Amino acid sequence: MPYYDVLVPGPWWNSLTYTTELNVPLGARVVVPLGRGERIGFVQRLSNAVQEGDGAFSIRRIKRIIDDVSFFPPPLWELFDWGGRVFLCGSGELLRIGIPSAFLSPSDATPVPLPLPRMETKAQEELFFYACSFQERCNKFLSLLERSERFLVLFPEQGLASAFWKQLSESQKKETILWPSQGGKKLIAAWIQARNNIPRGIIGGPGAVFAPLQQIETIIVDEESSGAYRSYKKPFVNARTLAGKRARLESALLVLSGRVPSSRIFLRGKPQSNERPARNNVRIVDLREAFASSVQGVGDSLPLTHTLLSETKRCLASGKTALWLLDRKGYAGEIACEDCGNAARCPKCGTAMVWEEKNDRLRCPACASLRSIPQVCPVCRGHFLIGKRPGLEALFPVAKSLESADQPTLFLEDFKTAGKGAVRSLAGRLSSGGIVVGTRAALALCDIVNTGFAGWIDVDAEVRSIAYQAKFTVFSMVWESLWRGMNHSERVVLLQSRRPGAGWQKGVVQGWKAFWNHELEERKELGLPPYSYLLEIKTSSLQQKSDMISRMEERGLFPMDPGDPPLHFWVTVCSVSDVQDIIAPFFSIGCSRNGFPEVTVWID
DNA sequence: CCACCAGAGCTC
DNA sequence: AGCTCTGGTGGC
Repeated sequence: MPYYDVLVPGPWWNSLTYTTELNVPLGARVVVPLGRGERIGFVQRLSNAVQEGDGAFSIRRIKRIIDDVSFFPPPLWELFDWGGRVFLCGSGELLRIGIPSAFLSPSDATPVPLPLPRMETKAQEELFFYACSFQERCNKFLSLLERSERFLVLFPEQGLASAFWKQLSESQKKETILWPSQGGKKLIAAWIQARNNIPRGIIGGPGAVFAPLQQIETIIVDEESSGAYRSYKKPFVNARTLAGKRARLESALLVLSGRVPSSRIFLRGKPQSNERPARNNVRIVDLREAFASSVQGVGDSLPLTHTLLSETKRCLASGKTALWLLDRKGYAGEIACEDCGNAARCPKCGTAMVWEEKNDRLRCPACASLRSIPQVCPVCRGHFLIGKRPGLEALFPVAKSLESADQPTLFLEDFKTAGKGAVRSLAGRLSSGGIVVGTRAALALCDIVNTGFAGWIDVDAEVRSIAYQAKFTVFSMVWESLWRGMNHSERVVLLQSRRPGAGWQKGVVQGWKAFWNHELEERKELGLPPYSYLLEIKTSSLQQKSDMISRMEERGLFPMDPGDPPLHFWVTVCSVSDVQDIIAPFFSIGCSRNGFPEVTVWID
């Protein structure tokens, strides 16, 4: 009886060997026994390596065959294989996010519909199109789609995908699928349609890279540098990178687009653009000139400047909405220095400490040690400001004092959770202007209300876990606030900073070319992405961590282990394939008992 | 006496 | 990570 290599989705990287006397089509799904239970697997190829009886494991029989044709078109098989290797997650894990889950359940798996037609290959081309106006990009996409028989258009968020979808003509809509963002019946229906090559094109969020459409001629990725293309849970992959690979596999035209290029694309393709904000659109002020505070519980000054107040008043006078933005992600409960922006750190392990409001003390999230709130910053001897959260809340009464009957002040904690009705009523309440205090999510308001002012209350906010990306994160947020939504050319964007004139801020004035030229110089020096790949590895035990680290050191790599989250460590590599074979032994199914590590690959 | 659930144990 | 087998508990 022949042996088959079967890809059984799971955290392991290796395929498993099974046997059967039945004839199995390659690429088809089969039900196989695994451990005590049964699972769905994908037949990859005839296995020649294993001889029965070599003792390592016993080979079991395929229980039943589900499909009589290949489940995926060949380019998608290669995409899963490639993605599993490049993102060090294994193609089995990638399959789990690339397929509606019903297709992976042995109980209700139904056969996949039609056999696949042959593909012809052409030369692959790339096109860069960077423009700050969403509408300008949409127009470009629409003209590209007219010339394309089959296409895939990706946006970082579902909202943008449907905004583009609405611009299609009625006849185009009929032959295009707006890819569902969530699993369920709708997704299964869309998947089967695509698998049978019925639609001409697909428009959707990052998940649509896996749509099983065939003979694709054009793949468009909008907002290519957006962090929303990264997944935030395992497996950690970047859908933009997968889309690029898919274009190569399908010999499709790849269109990379957005307001700003990512570092890797900037470095590789040198896309051009001279767009920059007009002189009057940007103001930068020094936060150290902020007002003294009379609000209880806040150190000694509020992040409020004269410019913030005067620009807000001017904006209100013209009947528009003003945004006060404070991005507190990764910040909540942390306390930072008023003068230099440094966070209070644990004296034992150096981790940024967390403020416990009710006990009025600091706790280390890594080693759990406690300390009182320091009066003076150990770095610059400046005054510590207690917590960003009370800062933002303390700000609200000030904003409130500027409101009037037809210009309300609103606190917008999370815009995304608001339903359509809530959004419409928000637009109604702000129809003659007002102030909105909120996080970066509030930027979406630019799409629905006339926003004349956006003030970044504390623009030095940084994302802790991926420090090297912090500047780009802030830059692209500010850049977005300059261009998003209606009447952006009349909008004033204010940066309140403790370090006014810092390098990245020049990019805001001069454009992203200047930003990247400056930023990449620094990254090159440090050997950070895009000049390398940065891997973050979370092991399942301390034992496993030291095993992995010593294995890497033997092979000439330099893993970094700050010991902060105890099970994590980092390593930069020139090519992912170098590490792949070093860590592969940790991902063999035989290691199930110990648990598997999780790897995040930072590409740019 | 059996339904239900949490925990253990296993994985070509 | 699934998935099933196990054995204890408790409801009637």
